[in-house]
Amino acid sequence: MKQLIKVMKALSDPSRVKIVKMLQHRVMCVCEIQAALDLAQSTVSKHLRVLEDAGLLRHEKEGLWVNYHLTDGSSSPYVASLLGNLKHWLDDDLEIVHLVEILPSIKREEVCKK
Amino acid sequence: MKQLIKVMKALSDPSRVKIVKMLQHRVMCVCEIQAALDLAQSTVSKHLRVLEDAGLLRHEKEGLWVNYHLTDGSSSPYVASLLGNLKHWLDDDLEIVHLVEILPSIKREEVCKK
DNA sequence: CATCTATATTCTCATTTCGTAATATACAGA
DNA sequence: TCTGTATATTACGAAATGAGAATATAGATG
Repeated sequence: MKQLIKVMKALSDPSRVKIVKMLQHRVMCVCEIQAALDLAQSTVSKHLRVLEDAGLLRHEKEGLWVNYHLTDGSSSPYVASLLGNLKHWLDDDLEIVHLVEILPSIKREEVCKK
Repeated sequence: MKQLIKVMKALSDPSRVKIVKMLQHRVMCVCEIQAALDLAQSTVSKHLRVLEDAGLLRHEKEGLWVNYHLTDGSSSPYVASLLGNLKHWLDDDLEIVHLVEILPSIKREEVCKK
């Protein structure tokens, strides 16, 4: 039960759902996600932690960057099902469509280093 | 997006998930659910409202009683998928197993009227 | 080592959420 | 109509949540 609730809570926030939808298209680092969602860096960092704790994401370091990507869902059946559903859910949501559209223009080399 | 978030939030609370799991077995009135979960009546009433607003439940009046039952999921693909998943999810959760076990012993004629 | 830079953590505040008690409403039966 | 019962609503407190600013950390580079 606790595990299920954790996954459901993780996916109960629009920003976190947006992160999942973006990561369906490619691996992203924190500052790229921050740029896409226009949130404070600490806010993004915390959202990523919630998603990772639920088993939805994993991260790998690449120099100074930390790359986040979706898991294969092997951590639990809840994660597997929901990640599966989210592959098509919201694909025609206007906000998501827009996010996916601007995704190619968000590059870490340009977005970070201010 | 708003619709999805509403469904996810509705299923992000253990008490509400328990209600869904019980209603998989039979229709229940508010006081029966209250007895099963050992919560204040107002608390149960509010949980039921959240679940119904999300499209997961519906209610019908029967005299003084109000019977709550699961929907067929036609309100949205999110509801359909999640109600489908919840048909088997948590079936071996100890707390849920116990709830389902005591379910037959909870009868409105005995449980209400204090 | 000194200094950037990307990210994580901590602090604080506003909002939401969950719970209860108290009250209101709806309706059945005497 | 009066009473009792089941449920909904309201009021309110405690705890969780989401946001940003400020700070800490880790690692790359000069």
